Amino acid sequence: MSGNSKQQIIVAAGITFERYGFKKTTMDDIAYAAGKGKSSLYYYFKNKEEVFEAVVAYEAENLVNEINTAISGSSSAVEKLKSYMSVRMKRFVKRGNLATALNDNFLATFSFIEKIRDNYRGFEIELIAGIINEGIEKKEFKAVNAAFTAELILTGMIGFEVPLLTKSTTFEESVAKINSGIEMFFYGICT
Amino acid sequence: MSGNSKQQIIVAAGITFERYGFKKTTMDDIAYAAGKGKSSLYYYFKNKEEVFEAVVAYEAENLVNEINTAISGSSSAVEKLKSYMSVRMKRFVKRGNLATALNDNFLATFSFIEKIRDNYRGFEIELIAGIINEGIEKKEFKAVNAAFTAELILTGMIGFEVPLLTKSTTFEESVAKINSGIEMFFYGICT
DNA sequence: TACATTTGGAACAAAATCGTCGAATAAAAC
DNA sequence: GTTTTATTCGACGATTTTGTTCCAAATGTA
Repeated sequence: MSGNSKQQIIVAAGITFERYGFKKTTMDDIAYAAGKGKSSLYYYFKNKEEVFEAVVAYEAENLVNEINTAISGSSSAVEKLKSYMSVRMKRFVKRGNLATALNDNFLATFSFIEKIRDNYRGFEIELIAGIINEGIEKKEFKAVNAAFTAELILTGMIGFEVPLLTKSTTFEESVAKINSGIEMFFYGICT
Repeated sequence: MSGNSKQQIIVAAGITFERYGFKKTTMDDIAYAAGKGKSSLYYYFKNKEEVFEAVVAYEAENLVNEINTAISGSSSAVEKLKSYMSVRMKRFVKRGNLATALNDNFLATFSFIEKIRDNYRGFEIELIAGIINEGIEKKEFKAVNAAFTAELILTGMIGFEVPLLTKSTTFEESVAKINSGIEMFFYGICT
């Protein structure tokens, strides 16, 4: 059963990467956390970067589910967009792999981060644009260009992440900033 | 001013040790966090272990102040003892240097940990015994042997720490366990 | 200027780490 | 039962990292 062991490794690696960051995590650490020998990792992954890539992909998938759950709870487009942004940004701050990846100078240059980001971006743009269109129909939002506005919001969120990551604040402070930041986002777009 | 730079290093080292643990923290990490060159550390400390020792000593001192503040807030002996135990155990779980030191097999053998622990133990025994005596005078506690009971309580607390550290629980869960554990402590001793 | 204190760049031996290889073991297929 | 395939692990070499030392430069001080 390749699926089981591989999954085990990905989960163990996720915990370890989150704790120590990419650079400080050794293949031995991951193997130990997964309860396997180091060289077994190389049966499933080519190298450390590939393990990290798998972890990030796995967590991105989880994030999608979390977002869908959060969205399904609310009926108005405003609430949907708010809960989407809240989940998305809190998750970004708390679960540290993507955060670490961007924070770490060592990883900033890694091209696969950009790749994953780009892949994921498409999904996000579509999601946001869909909500905006719904909001326009319901007259909650102005009649803007949905796709363009979605790009704008996503860009804004990403831009907003940077000071949250570079400034070393507590999680609670970050959440407070996120919430007030999200509120600000809606002043310009609501009818 | 030797004091300033040395203090800077101790604080920076404390943050870094807390984050990565003793083994994963490099002298470069500490130097970078302190804004100094790596070899400058060796002007103040003989080696990495000595830096760690200084950090632990500094944090122990801080803990004493924190405990004194917590105690001074309450008037009854029961409350004093409760707040002492609460501060002491929460601090132990949260601020991770001592915890890491005990958790990490690599450090378990280090004798200076035992040394610091022993030094600190005297202070704690005295403090607890003082509160117990006060409680006895005020008829809050039974007329027990204060010194012996203090030993008992301290031993119990240390024993209680172990499952909190080995089991990987969240901080909130730990706090809940600590609080219910502390409550349990008082059923046998109160009048 | 003379002296003590403090810093950091360069160097190096020892340790850690990544990734490979081949053998051992378990599972599956025949 | 034998052959084939999937999976794990110990040991190893090449390379990088890390702890520590040494010394010259910088900075403060009288």
